[in-house]
Amino acid sequence: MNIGQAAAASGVSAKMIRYYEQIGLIRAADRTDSNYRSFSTRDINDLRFIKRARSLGFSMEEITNLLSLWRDHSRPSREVKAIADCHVTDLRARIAEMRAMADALSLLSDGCAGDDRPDCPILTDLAAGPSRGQATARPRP
Amino acid sequence: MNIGQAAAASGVSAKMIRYYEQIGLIRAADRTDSNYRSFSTRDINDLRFIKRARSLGFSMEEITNLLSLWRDHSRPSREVKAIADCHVTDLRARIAEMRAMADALSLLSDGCAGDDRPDCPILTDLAAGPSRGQATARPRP
DNA sequence: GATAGGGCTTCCTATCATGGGAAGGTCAAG
DNA sequence: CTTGACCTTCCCATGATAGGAAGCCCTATC
Repeated sequence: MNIGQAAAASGVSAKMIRYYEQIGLIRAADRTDSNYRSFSTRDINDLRFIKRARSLGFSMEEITNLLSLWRDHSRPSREVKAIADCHVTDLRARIAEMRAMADALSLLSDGCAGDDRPDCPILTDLAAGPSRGQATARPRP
Repeated sequence: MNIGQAAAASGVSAKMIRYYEQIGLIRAADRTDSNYRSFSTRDINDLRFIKRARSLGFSMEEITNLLSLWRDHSRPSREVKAIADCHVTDLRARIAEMRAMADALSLLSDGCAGDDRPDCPILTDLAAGPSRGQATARPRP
């Protein structure tokens, strides 16, 4: 299986497969005589694992840990659960933060006529400067 | 007011002030004879505006638009409201996505004993490959 | 067997917002 | 005049992903 087929089979782009190999997330794939990467079904499984974990929002660092736990068949499930729970906590915190932002903005928007007149509480609020104790912005997608 | 004082007064780091100037988000600050940047209270207001907008999760692109609307005192509030509402919609969509992730993970975690035994539904699920119709991952903070 | 096309390889670049740091100029207090 | 805190510019790094260029390889068709 060459990299294109592996990409199709796993849902991970060829670019990303090379990247994962480069950063050591997956082991370096075997090579054919002509230097093409050659993937086994085991490799595909790893890629699918990664793909699924990414879709659940795990960071590459968390995935690194999960992968090594996955490969270690005698690991205690406690460790895996710890990573997952930590991630859930993190997700919920970010959700709460974003909800606070959305609610604050909705409120401002409700107060804005949204017509031809220039008066706008949204801009007024933004101009008021950093509000006390407000959630700090997080980088966006 | 030099850049350090401007940073303290606005809550935006000196690094970021230079960056905002570089990308044209704010106009280039005046310079003293010794080439130091010199900020007026008006500049500080702009920076505070940006800071507050960032804390509400607006992207730099949105902020660019909001800033120009803010400076245009005859703009219709409709335009501002449109940007804000669009942002709220976007936020709520991302919230829903993240909640789906968190819920899915919580469910898996609940099924995991979290003890010394290696059996773990979390890893089993991840190994099952990309699930059908699952929300796709978004980059993280 | 030659040739065309598509796939593979590596390497470089960019994104977006932010921070770190080096090298060198400037200012204010002692 | 020295010292230390500040300013300047310039370069590099992050994380995950994508785009592209140059060149090699494989397969199918003529």
